[in-house]
Amino acid sequence: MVKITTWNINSVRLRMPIVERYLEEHAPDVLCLQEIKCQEHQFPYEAFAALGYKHTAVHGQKGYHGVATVSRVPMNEFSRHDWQDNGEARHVGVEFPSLDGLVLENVYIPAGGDVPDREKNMRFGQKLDFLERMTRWAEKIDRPTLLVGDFNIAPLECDVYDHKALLKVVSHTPLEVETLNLLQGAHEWVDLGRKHIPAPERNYSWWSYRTYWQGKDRGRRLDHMWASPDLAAQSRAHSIAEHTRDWEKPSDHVPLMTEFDL
DNA sequence: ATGGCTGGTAGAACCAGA
Repeated sequence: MVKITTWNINSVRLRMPIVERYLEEHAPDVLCLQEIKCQEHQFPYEAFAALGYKHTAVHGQKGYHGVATVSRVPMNEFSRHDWQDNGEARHVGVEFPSLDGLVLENVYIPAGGDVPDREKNMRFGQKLDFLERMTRWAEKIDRPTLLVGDFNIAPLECDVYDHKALLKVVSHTPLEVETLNLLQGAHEWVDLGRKHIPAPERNYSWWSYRTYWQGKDRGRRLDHMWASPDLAAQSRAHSIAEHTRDWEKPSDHVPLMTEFDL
């Protein structure tokens, strides 16, 4: 059994106390982080090694974005895609020789800015272009692959607290959902969140810092784990560590974990 | 009714997140 987690950590250096708490409580074999917000030489390698996570693949940059995969199981980093072609650190790919060559792709899809119109907001266009380039990439995948991360899109009506109110809000617009669906179709990815927690069951992974205190559960499902069909058949359990949102100095995202029979 | 927040880089107020 192998446990794999994905978590947008919103600054790994600031968040190490709760990362350690999560690792001790849930003991994943592999942890994929997004928004580490540091350069590679600033990454807390020693703290992870002390907890048994000696294998690392870190793709960082100064101040923003950045992803990292840390593991107890040996792995090889083999790719870093720049699907915006602008130098931002938003992807790292690894493979696990001891797990039948499993491929794990860790991605931080751009948020896309405020205005859902590429003519008025360049970042929205970059988000769509990023997804389209990922789709071209996914069409060529020929190995069992797990694609995880912060996708910054809540695709289903039940993936947000108020579908109608969010139709014009970046992360839930029909154009983003349609573009994400093309990516999903390109490899027939299985959405593990919905395999294990079928729609329309509540299944959020993110709550804004600005409104969380109101206690109105204004969540969205922005974080995802997608598996190749054959790999998806080996997933045995999936959970969302929602309680971490109430920990001290939390991330605005919570971790997703899937266990595989590998 | 998204923003009343948060983090990084600055070395004060910006940008960015979503």
